Amino acid sequence: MSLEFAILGFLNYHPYTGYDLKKIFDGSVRHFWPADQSQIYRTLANLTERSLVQMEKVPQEDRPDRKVYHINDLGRNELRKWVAGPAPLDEPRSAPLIQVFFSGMLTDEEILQKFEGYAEIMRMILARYDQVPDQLGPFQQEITSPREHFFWLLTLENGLVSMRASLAWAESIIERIKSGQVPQK
Amino acid sequence: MSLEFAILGFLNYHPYTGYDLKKIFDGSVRHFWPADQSQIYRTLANLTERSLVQMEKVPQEDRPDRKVYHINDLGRNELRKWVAGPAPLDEPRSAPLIQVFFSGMLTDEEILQKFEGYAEIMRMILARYDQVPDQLGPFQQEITSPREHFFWLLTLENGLVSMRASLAWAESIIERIKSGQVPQK
DNA sequence: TTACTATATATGATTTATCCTATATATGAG
DNA sequence: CTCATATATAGGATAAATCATATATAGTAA
Repeated sequence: MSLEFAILGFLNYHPYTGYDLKKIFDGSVRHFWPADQSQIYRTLANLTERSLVQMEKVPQEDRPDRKVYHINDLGRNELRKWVAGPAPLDEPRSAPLIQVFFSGMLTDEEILQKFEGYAEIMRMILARYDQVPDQLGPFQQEITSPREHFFWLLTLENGLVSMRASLAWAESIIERIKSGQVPQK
Repeated sequence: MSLEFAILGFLNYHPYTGYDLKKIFDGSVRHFWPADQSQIYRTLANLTERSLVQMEKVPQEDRPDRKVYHINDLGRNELRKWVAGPAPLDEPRSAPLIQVFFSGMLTDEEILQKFEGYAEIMRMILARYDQVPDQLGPFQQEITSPREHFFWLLTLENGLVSMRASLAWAESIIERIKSGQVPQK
């Protein structure tokens, strides 16, 4: 479960609450790992039970009390072991490609519309990539090291090059459709 | 749930058993939708219960009886509606990118090894793409239409361009590491 | 006999994620 | 008052997937 390692990774920078972590995920890694609030809390509870982190309760006056989580040495060792380890098996599924696969049953007009829709979504996603650096928010405090910044940018870069390749693919298909290169029914 | 639509899509070509479908998935769409046998059977049962398909039992002598599933008009309409519909929300997660994100904690040697490992895996995946056409097997009978073939090739093309982009990304990082462009700890 | 293959059909137990709901403190706007 | 925001914490119900197990028919090889 990679969420647990992402959480450990962030706690290795600084102790955080579940609420902090949600904001940090949204600001730094959402482009390749969106984190659900429920899952964050569940994972923190699980990490605590397995003694990879410690929870410190911090009373507040005008707001609910905070539960700040601290990584410990065991957690740190597990994190390092995983980060240094082999690439996790990664077999992503793409539901849009199932649609593409069975597109032959549609009219050429419908297919053209479909690919124009895909291309539009991809452009929006690419535009979102441009905004990621502006949304770091609280995590900006942690990426002060040029080294951390470098690796974070690499994840952005990967998203960008993949999405650009997919957009070029979609645009090329749109051209092929328009120039009548799709075999007829 | 896209598996259900992939199954309906294949049944729209021809009635199949669960066992057939598993082989067909492995031969045609595994590169973007690997299908688990358990899930296939569960999904077929679900589709049957929802009256989108009908099941016909076919006795055999030297082998266990077959359960052949037929799509009906309701199933066909649902399929077409989905295929023509908007792109399903697609937020894939990449566990390897979490490793990349926290790589700064490793030594440069470890990082180099890691990226060389990623690049190797990507090359293997690209090599696998070259083999997909040879593995169509029973599904070859269905893609007789140039149109169906065209859309199937588009899914391969998408996988290829994305994976090539990611490999180029990994190789460029390897070069950057070797030429000392990674900020120090 | 075991181990492997093939043809065929499943189900169990578990995990992760989603989307909903809930609780509490506070503020502001209609 | 309701709805929205913010700070904070959760849990419920459900779905999909994984990996294991199981059943049955058959065959081959060691």
